[in-house]
Amino acid sequence: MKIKTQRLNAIVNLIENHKVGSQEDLLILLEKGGFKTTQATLSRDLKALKVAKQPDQDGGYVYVLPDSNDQDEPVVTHEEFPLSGILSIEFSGNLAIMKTRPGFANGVASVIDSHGPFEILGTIAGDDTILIISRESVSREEVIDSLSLFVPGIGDKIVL
Amino acid sequence: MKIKTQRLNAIVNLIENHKVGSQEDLLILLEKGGFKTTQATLSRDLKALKVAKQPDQDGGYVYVLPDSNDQDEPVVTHEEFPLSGILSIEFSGNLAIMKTRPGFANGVASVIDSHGPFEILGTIAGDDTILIISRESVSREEVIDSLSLFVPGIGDKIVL
DNA sequence: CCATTTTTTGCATAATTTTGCACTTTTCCC
DNA sequence: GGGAAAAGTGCAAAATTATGCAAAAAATGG
Repeated sequence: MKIKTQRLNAIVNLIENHKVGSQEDLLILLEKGGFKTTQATLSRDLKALKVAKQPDQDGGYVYVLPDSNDQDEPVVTHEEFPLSGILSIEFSGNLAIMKTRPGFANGVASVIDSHGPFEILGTIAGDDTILIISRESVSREEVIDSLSLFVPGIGDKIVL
Repeated sequence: MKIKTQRLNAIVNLIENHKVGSQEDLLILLEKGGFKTTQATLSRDLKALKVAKQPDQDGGYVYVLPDSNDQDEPVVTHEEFPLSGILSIEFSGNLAIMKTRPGFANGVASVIDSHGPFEILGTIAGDDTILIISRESVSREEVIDSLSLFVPGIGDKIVL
């Protein structure tokens, strides 16, 4: 097997099993495994493997392997479908009350949650009412805009 | 008037809709949107948003938003944390939104209610979200402190 | 084999990103 | 209101990552 292929495999394994925070770190780990190379090569290897450098929760960075399902195809993040059952949306301060047909609230709120728009802090659903709490200093327009992305026509439901 | 929140929001939108290959690129896009800042701040913003830099198929790099479902929750035992299931708490005005694991909200809210801290006027629980309404002119710190009495480690869940 | 082409790599350096520090702004809390 | 604390930011420097180029290694094709 080619050295390079072995090394790429080793890199994948190391990244899977260790928390690698820099190419220098990886270089050291590889040396322990008998691979001698340079940071320049690692930069190219990581690029070839599409390994991303991501901030982690400890205030540092980790290299992460690409999702196996992020092919060349544009990833459909969220399926867009008509959200039926929404009757109205009305604002009060940084809160919005969305009225739905009876029983629809939980389903609709669940969809909103799954999209997790930055503008929306959270939702609470009853049976036919959803309370939407927006982030501070986010305007109503921004909330509507963020909902519009997956609730086409939401603009027509606004109560003024 | 939280510039930073607006900027973070803008960054998320830009990254969603554009192919951003460097912080300099992002800087330029932000300027077109009316945000003036420096690359240093962007580095910190991207870190806060956990935006990763990933090689793309065109031989370049793109910034990508973190998977919404890669919130790795520290696994804790029931003995250590009687109120496990709490994922985060975030404030907006005199409201706090506490996120829990699905189905935990009612149980957690019930515990909070039973302790009945003076600072907390009341709670409303959905399935995985609790709205906590605090008494007027009670600070966020006071709310956290009152919760700390029976939710050890709640301080670590605060989203800033 | 040998010459030729392609791939891989190291070196040096460029480009980019991160961070310590000091200063400014905002928030907190009485 | 106003002092204290916390958060946010720019600057400059440090740290890290990416890449042009030339050389070494490997593959290709007589």
